[in-house]
Amino acid sequence: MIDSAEPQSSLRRALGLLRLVGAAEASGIRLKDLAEQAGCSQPTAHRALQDLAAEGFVEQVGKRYRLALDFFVLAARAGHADGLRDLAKPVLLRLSATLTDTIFLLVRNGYEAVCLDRIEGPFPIRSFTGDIGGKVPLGLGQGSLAILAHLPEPEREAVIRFNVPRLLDRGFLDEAALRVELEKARAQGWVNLNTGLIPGMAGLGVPVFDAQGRAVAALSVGTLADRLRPERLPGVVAILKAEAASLGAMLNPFDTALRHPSRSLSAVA
Amino acid sequence: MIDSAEPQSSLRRALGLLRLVGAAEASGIRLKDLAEQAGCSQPTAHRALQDLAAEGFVEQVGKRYRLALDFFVLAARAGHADGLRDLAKPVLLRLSATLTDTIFLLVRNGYEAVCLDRIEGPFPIRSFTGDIGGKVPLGLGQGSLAILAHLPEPEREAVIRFNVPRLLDRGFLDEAALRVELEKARAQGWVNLNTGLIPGMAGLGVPVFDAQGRAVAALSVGTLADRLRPERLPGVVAILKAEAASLGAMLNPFDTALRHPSRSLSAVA
DNA sequence: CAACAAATTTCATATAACGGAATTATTGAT
DNA sequence: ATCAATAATTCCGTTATATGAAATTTGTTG
Repeated sequence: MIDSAEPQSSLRRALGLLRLVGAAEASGIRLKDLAEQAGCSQPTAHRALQDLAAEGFVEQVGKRYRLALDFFVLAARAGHADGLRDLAKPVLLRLSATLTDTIFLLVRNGYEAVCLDRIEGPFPIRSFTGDIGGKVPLGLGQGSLAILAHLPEPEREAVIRFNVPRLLDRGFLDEAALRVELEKARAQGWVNLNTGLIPGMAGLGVPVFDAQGRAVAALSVGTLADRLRPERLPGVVAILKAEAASLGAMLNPFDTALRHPSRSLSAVA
Repeated sequence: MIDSAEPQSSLRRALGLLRLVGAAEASGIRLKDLAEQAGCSQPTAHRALQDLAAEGFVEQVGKRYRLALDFFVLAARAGHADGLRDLAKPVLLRLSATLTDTIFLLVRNGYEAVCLDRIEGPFPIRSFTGDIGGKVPLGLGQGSLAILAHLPEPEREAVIRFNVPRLLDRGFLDEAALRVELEKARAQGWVNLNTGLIPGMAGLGVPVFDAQGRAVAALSVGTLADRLRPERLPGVVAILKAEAASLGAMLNPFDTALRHPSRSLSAVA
């Protein structure tokens, strides 16, 4: 699949290759296929990969390229995104200890929600975002929906327009159903969809507002549906909302608005 | 600080810039300083940063550049390298539930051990590797030592030669003491050093062998020294070893040998 | 508001990135 | 084992684009 908007600089090209390498799973990807998918010649891809490898971003195992562990390390050593993860760590730990369920921290990034951190509960949870670093379109999943619901109107509409087709692709809500859920979410201030990934599992998400009152993140829990029945649910909601508020209060005034809309799109395509 | 080995390609230069951006804390770094540290002109740095930003790897907040979420998202995939992290997840969850202590998954990467995953226990643990993505020289810390001890002889010797100075630098074991520990580790098949980072804390590590019988990873627990006293310790060892065996059995035959030794070295310097 | 410093743009030049073609290595089939 | 066939890598003449000096704009500070 060749992108229509060809990057003109060698750097853009190389970063595109890096992305493709990342998209290939653990088994890695061959030079030939990389070149083809990136729409560049094989020698070009080869040279770029050599440089990428020399800098420790990719590694070559056999004839396949994959992301190098050093890359992972590099990101880990780097100052975390905006410190949100560090700020949120105690919050997540508290929630995890209190609720003994799996806790997620999502942040908004353009048209997506990204799982910034997650603390595992006693049972394995499969969420739409998957593990740390996973992405979902805004609107899919409880935390993601919570963020979307509390975005300022025009932005929300822009995201909806953009995401509805993608949500449909993933067999999720159509626009009407989505709007109903958003309305409900906005009214009650939290999201509790039963539309889990696995029957019997359920989740609950609340938005986190920054100093400007923007919904920049969400906290959510994923657990057995049994554990979110009417007698326990209100308590969990209260606890989550309290922690979300305390996290919001710690946020420094930084803009986390739409940033790379075009890229976000193609990254999902 | 200007590197002596100037990368000749624009890509290498740009990746160097990316690295520098990563090295800067969350507050970001100014173009001027980037250009200076990278040893290139300001316009050059500027153009590279524009491209990096367009691809979503860095973001510009005010006049400072810092790593953007897309970078972290991509890097998170690097951890899945050979799928070990996914394979190990249930193992870690089980261990965490059974032992209610902090559990670590370390993998070997050249002369280092990297913390691939970690599940938090009830008390905060400070480990040598720190959080997920952290690195330590092989030989420092229980899990790291467990890996080193079970490496094939020639490789082990190479690593020891390489790492001893670094271990000394960090005020750890000298070569003689290290060899004693390695011998003990190899004899009993697990590591239980009291040389914790914090008095009163202790840890225990066991190696994970791949299909070829190579020590590619380690599982370890970090907890209060009290919780590893003679009456509980053997049980914990047994559980850890059992899980390490089951994890090892799941490993697909992939070579995780020395890969970027030079890079590993400079990354630590 | 002036004076400065940093960011960004412009531009002519040189470089190093490009792809086609040739070469070498690897893989698969007989 | 030998021989295709396919992919990786190297060569090389051409050209695109990356480059730094200098100019321009922006915004910061006294």
